[in-house]
Amino acid sequence: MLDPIARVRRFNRAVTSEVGALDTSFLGRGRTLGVARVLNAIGHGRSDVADLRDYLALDSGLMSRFLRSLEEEGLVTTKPHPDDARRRIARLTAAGRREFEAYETLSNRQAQAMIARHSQPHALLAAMDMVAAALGRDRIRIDEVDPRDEQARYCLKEYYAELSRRFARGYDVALSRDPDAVDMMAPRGAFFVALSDGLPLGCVGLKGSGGAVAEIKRLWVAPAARGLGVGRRLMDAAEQAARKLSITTLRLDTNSALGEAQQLYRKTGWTEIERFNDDPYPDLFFEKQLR
Amino acid sequence: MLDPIARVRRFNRAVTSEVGALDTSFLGRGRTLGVARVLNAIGHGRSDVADLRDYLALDSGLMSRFLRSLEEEGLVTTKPHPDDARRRIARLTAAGRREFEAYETLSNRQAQAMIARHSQPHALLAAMDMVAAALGRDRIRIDEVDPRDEQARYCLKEYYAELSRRFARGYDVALSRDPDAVDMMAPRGAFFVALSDGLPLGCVGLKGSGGAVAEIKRLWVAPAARGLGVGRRLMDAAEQAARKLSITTLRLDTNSALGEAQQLYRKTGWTEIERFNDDPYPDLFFEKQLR
DNA sequence: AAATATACCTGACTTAAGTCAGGTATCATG
DNA sequence: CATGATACCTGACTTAAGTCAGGTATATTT
Repeated sequence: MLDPIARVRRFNRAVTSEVGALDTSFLGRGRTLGVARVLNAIGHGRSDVADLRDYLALDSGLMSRFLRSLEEEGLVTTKPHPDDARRRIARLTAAGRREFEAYETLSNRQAQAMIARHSQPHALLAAMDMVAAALGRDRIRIDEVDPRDEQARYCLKEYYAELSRRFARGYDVALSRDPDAVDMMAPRGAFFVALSDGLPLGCVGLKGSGGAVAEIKRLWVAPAARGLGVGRRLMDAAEQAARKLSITTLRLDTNSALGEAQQLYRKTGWTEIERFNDDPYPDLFFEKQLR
Repeated sequence: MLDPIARVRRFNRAVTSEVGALDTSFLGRGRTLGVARVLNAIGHGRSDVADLRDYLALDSGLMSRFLRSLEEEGLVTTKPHPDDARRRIARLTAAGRREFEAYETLSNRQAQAMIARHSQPHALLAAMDMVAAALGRDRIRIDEVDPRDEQARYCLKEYYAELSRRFARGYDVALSRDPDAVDMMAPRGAFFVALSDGLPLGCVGLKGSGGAVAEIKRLWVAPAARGLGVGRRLMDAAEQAARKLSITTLRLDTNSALGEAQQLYRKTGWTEIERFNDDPYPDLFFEKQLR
């Protein structure tokens, strides 16, 4: 009842009976699950046959047969890879794209129905994000991106929104020292986002000036992803980037209202120092020497 | 990215690839998924062959073969139903129970591993409960129980805990008029819990005195289940029970801090009335006439 | 008591998925 | 340019699941 294990198992039961039905729903368009999965994977941008095989965990023989079957239906064409004629590339035909869209519409409708019935969709979506992040934890990637990218901008927007929720006096970016994008890109600095199956779950910026000292800025982890070690991985990525840029001293400012972040800094070799700027929001300052 | 549909679909992907693997893990004990599922269903208390067939959605022929196979392995015995010799009852042998326990241990370990890796298991479990409740929404049952039952006591404990969180001055049951259990049981009243796959998600008490007036008490819905219409279903059950007991007037007290509940009352035919008791916690009073 | 329905069983079949051993064309390398 | 590796293909096979048409024993109805 209150037993965590029982709760997880209950979740598993709920999910296998409901989401399992979703998988099966790919049927009903006169195609078996195997070929439908291949069609969908191609539609989602996987074209390399080896990649498809790997992604779908299919035997090479089986993969070939599925592709032949899709070709016979006129939904897919294959051609040799321009760089290596042994490899093949699969693409959807116009008819194939229509079929793919039909599957997409079906999945979207199902997803839509699931939230539409709920009268608190925000909470439900947040819960789904959290579960998905925990389940897909091993597939969370840390990617270096331009801080003006869509995914970076999304993270920053969420970061500001969270600060204004958590600071008693609110938060206004204009009052803070918002770093220039170029300071957080090679060759001066770097910007990283954590991605789980395409969804941004966190970010961090390394703001350099060309010298030996750089600052860590904008460390944020989505509420759905807390407890998965994403913050630490982001910080590791930033530190590693700093080392590559020959930076020897890292500094950062933070606010004592952000307890989790502070804990992370203290656990990973940062030491508290004196205030080094006059930004109105931070009240805690840290430094870390990279050797 | 921020698109709700994309988030649901991402959840589905995460879950099918991870939880799907769980299903497959029933293998690895030298048994196919089909027989393993039957063994597990029997272990979980389903003994009637027709019931098993129905639950697992199996053809009668296939079911027979699975049972024969389990009998040959010495894990299951079947015998005719005492009331109807056409029907059969399946039971685990000692060896069968051992095998079943082995599967259970396996599932439990997997569940354990999932939470153990997370550094905020409470939040994760709450999220899983919420998703499970939403997915299993159509299978939420409202059962009448003794208010001293384990499931009822669990709900009441959570109810009190929530009140003390939500009331600025906290909450102490001793100061409130805690109804006697017998007042919330036939023939004076009733008590209902909402159950989703065994997990209690909410409760409500109908406290009668033998007369034509009764009170609604202890309406609570688990945070994980809000937005699914559980509160309304509980209230409907209580009203129906009241009608059966020839009660014509229902009353209740509540606190304006409990906005969702208040909204529900106003939407379902309750009208605000004057204070009718001196309980220190409520500040809002409602009445509903049953015809 | 006869007719009909029900619950389960058996055997023969189909389907989808998956495995495996070659086979062919292409590429990389000494 | 010969050799071996690689990428994909084909055909023959296996496995697990599922379907379907009877069949037997028991229960219910008339």
